[in-house]
Amino acid sequence: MPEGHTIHRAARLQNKRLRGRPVQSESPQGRFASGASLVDGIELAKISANGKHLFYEFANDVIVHVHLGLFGKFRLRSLPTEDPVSENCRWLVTTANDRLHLAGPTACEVVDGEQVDAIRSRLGPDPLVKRHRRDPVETMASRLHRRTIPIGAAILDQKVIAGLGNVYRAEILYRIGLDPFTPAREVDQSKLHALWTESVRLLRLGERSGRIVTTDPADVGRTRRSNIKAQERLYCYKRQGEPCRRCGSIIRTADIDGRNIWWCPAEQS
DNA sequence: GTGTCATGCGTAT
DNA sequence: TACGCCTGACACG
Repeated sequence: MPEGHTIHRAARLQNKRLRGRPVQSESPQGRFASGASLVDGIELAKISANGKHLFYEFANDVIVHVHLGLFGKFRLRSLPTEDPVSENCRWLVTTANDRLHLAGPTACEVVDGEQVDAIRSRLGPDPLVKRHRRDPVETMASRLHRRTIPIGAAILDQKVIAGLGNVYRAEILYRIGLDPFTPAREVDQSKLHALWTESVRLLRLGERSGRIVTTDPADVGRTRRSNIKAQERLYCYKRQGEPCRRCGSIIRTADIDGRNIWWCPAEQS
């Protein structure tokens, strides 16, 4: 489930267990064999997350860049473990106590500092990063300026805001009451501000819980967030034909830029 | 077993 | 706009 919350959560949990320890590094599948060997036996100094990107910094200054793409998955296990190493395991990182198993990533590669800077510089503000050089809302506004693409396409552009994926895009636009087809340049400052604050709130929740929950308990007949059932976690995503949880209008779906979006035609207008 | 789709993104046309 | 990459879950026959 790799949107930004998944990546930041992975960095946090992996730092807790792997950071500061020498690792055994290998590529059972073979496709990352030369990179993996560069850090075999080396201390993992720090893992950092930006948007949907992860950077593994080792004590010998080698940096490994990982991007999960659509299919990538981590499995972090305490040792000993019964969990098998799959034959498509791209990178296997083992310490005395733990084992990190990575399969299916879009990117798993050794990069230098300049490449890290290049990746970071093409990312917009990340709702899960605390400090920003510029006001994040201003940065978003400047990157949407005069663009006629629908806001539903714009917020998947990682240069505009880093870390949102297809679930959060539908859910956040619902929560701020914005029609996904609104041209980006017509979105006013107050909506952009709401977009940012809802992104921060929802991604933080997702980072802590490991799942995407965007519904308010009251909208699904619950009194506490912890009582929300799996079927009740979202307002729009993949709910085409079902009634809106707030107004009962039928949730619609359409294609924006080759990806499906879902929205409530009444709440978002 | 086969086909389809998916929480992503870069490159080519 | 289409395709390629990477994998797994599920529907269907």
